[in-house]
Amino acid sequence: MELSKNFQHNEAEQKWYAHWNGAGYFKSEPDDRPPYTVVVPPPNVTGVLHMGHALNDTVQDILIRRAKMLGYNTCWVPGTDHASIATEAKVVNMLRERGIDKKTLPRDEFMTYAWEWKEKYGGIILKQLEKLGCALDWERTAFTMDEDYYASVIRVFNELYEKGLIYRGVKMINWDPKAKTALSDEEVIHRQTNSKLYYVRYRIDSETEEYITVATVRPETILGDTAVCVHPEDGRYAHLAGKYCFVPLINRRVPIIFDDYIDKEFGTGALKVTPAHDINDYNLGLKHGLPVVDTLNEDGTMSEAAQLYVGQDRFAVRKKIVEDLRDAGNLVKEEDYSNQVGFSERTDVVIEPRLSMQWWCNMQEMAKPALDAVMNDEIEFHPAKFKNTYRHWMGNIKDWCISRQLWWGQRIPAWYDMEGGLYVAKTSEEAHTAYKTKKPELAAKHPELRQDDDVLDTWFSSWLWPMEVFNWNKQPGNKDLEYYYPTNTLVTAPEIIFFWVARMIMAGYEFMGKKPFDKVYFTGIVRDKQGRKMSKSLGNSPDLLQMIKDNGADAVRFSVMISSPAGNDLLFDESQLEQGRNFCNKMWNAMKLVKGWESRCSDELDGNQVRFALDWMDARLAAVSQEVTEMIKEFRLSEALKTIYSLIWNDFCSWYLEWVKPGMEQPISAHVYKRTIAIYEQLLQLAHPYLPFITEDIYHILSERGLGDDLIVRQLPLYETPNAETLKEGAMLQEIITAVRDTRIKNQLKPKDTVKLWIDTDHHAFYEGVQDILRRQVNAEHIGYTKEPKQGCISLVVQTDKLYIEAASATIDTTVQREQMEKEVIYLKGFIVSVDKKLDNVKFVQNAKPEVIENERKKRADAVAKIQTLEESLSLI
RNA sequence: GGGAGCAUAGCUCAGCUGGUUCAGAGCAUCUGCCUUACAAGCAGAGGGUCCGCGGUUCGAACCCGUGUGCUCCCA
Repeated sequence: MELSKNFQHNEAEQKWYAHWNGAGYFKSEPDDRPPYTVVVPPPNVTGVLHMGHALNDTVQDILIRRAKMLGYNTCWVPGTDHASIATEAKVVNMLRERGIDKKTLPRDEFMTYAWEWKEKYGGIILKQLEKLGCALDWERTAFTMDEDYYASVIRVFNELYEKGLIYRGVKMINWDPKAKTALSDEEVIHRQTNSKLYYVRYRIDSETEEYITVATVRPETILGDTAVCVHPEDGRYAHLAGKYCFVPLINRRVPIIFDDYIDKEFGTGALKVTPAHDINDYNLGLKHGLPVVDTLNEDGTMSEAAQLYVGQDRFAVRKKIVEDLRDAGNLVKEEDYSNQVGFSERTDVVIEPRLSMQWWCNMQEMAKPALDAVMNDEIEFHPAKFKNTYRHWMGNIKDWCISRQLWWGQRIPAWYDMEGGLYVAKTSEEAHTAYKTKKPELAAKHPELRQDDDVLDTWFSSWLWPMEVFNWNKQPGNKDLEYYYPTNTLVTAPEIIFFWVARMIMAGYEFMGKKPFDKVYFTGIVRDKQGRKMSKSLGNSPDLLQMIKDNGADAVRFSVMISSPAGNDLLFDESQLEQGRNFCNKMWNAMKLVKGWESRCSDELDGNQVRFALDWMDARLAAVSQEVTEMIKEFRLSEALKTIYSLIWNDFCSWYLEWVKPGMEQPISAHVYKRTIAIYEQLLQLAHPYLPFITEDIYHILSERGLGDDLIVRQLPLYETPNAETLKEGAMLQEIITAVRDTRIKNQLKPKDTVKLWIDTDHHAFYEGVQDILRRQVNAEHIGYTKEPKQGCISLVVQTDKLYIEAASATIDTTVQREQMEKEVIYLKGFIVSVDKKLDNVKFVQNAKPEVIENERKKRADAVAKIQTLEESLSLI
């Protein structure tokens, strides 16, 4: 077979993904093996794959593939959430393009369109996960609006309502004027914003012309003012007790009230009070019995109650009212001001605090076991620092606003009779039955009930994800649920620790009586080179699919993982793709080299002269495998990748392959060839979870494989403890080779110039074993031993061995050698002084551990021996 | 305002329980090589006030205090 120059990623990706999927490697059914379960954080059904997913899903895929190779029955469940706000917006747009106005549609017709949209576009993001290589069990694909899932959400609502944890009430909520719905506190993003602080004077209702000046960043809310408030101990305003003032422009007469809530230092110390449009003002209003004037419509325009600017947008009005206040002489001054402003997580418009009737879920009770579970590590958080964040939130948990003024979602299962009587039930029928029982007379006259128009927050469905993907509601205790639940690891972004993680934990204990997962691994946030979070609005997010197409999924996975230290943010730079691409190229070329030996194998060669290379590589494999196992256990995935990268590139390619490589056109020992293949296979196994495609591809090129012999399912071998002596000797050999090469370069020896190498050593056996390797690595035509200094040679010292390089063409520069050796002697002498300081210190000898002292003595002895060797060499130069 | 975290080479980060010749890795840089797997490469090299100050200790990148700068979360 003719091998291409480079790895052809596009072909290989298609081929192997289809092969794995077709062979059923992604599929999981309960069996005798231990399970390893991961549920994917369901991406928004309207979404496309971005860098955040690439990181998150690559991590999960690594865990899943690694678990497969360790003998677990792995189950990775894919799916999407219905994302009410985002999807509804998409559907409304689609309808607008078709010339249909949502307002003119009945609800069920709208839902038909919504499902049409979902069927058409809802699967895009899942398809994209395939491109990344994700080993998901597609037959288990779940969706939070599936019929059974829907039913489970309704059931949960009913149960919590019966427990008294869900209730209906009027409160100040976060209103999204674009989506025209309430949001939970978690869906509001606070951002530091440059605003203006306007100072506006209100005329006091008195004989003389007198004013009180307030400071506000939201002058348009003046129209809803129902009081002005000052601090009771503020001398400036004491005389205004019991007085009234007039709201400018509309001349509403409002009282001046006193409350120690006021910050005397802020602005003028006087606050305009708008109970309808600020949570603090609302509370003040409750306390002082103020009327509420709601001056805004649901779309953010001014309402009739505002009297002025009716129907105009709040921000346009802000500009106009400033002008009008100025014209009326009521604007005292304006200054720049920086404050926190709430934005909608979904639509990015400025949130309006608004009073409104909503459904609420009391979280206090559910929070208790959920908090304990994390604090006592029944559920492990990685990195553990997020335990603090979690505790803080859970300890101050507020009621959750769960209703949304939308249609796409689970409709709130509450029905009303014409007297306003409320019936919460699982179905319309049950609600009607309850109605008839409770109010038979009314029911007889007016049998119809009206169902609540609103739907539930999307998170109110996704908090059931780990249990409901295994069909908890319909078949409680089914064998999937028993086998896969609790899931093993949840991988997610710290951004949704409250939205989702905390709520899943609560739901798990509340409804299953069991935690939803053993461990949570929080990845970092993907940022650009400048450290900015990647986002659509900034446009700094690269096109992931294009990137995969251009560089290969493996290179993308590599670049994402290599720069992603555990729990820290990831600064992604497209130049990192190069490293991933180069690494793939390196592995491909190593395969080409090894593959090229296949036809040159000879059974007659025993390969004894490179036996050391084989033993050493085996030892390195065993040592690194253990390291990698530990790292992955601790979620140090980036470090594990670096370790594997270095093992393959440095140990295997740069050292091992060069050590065993036969000369040009020379045969290779069949034994060495077989061992090399076996070693390469094990390297591929280590790398596979990170780079699934190229590893599988190379695995199949290295040897003919039987049916079912695929890398993805090949079990990792158990390694014995590596031979420490072999590892040490390997390091020594490398040190010698590097030292000789360095010396050659410093003496202007060309790579092609051969030399003779003479060695003065006590470690004969070691040099005998590596002699052939050493000879080829430093381009020596001969290696000999000596007990005497060799005249006319370049001398160097490696540890306590003296080496002499005899070169015909060398112009020996003794000053360079001398300087180098002298420098080292000086360093070593200084080193001995510092060691002696310790050893002469009585307190050190008394307090330090015996092995530490022993070590210091050894360090000193080694240094003394080395100095002696160096000085002997120096005396001869 | 409350809470959490970070600061080590030009960049991104390791450095675990204070003690290996401890100041490391990768990338980037410099020098020499078109050596039959790979120039997307090979060989070699240089590069640091471990943020400042103080303390604990025989011993501090590591522990404590403090200052400075930055990031994130919550209100």
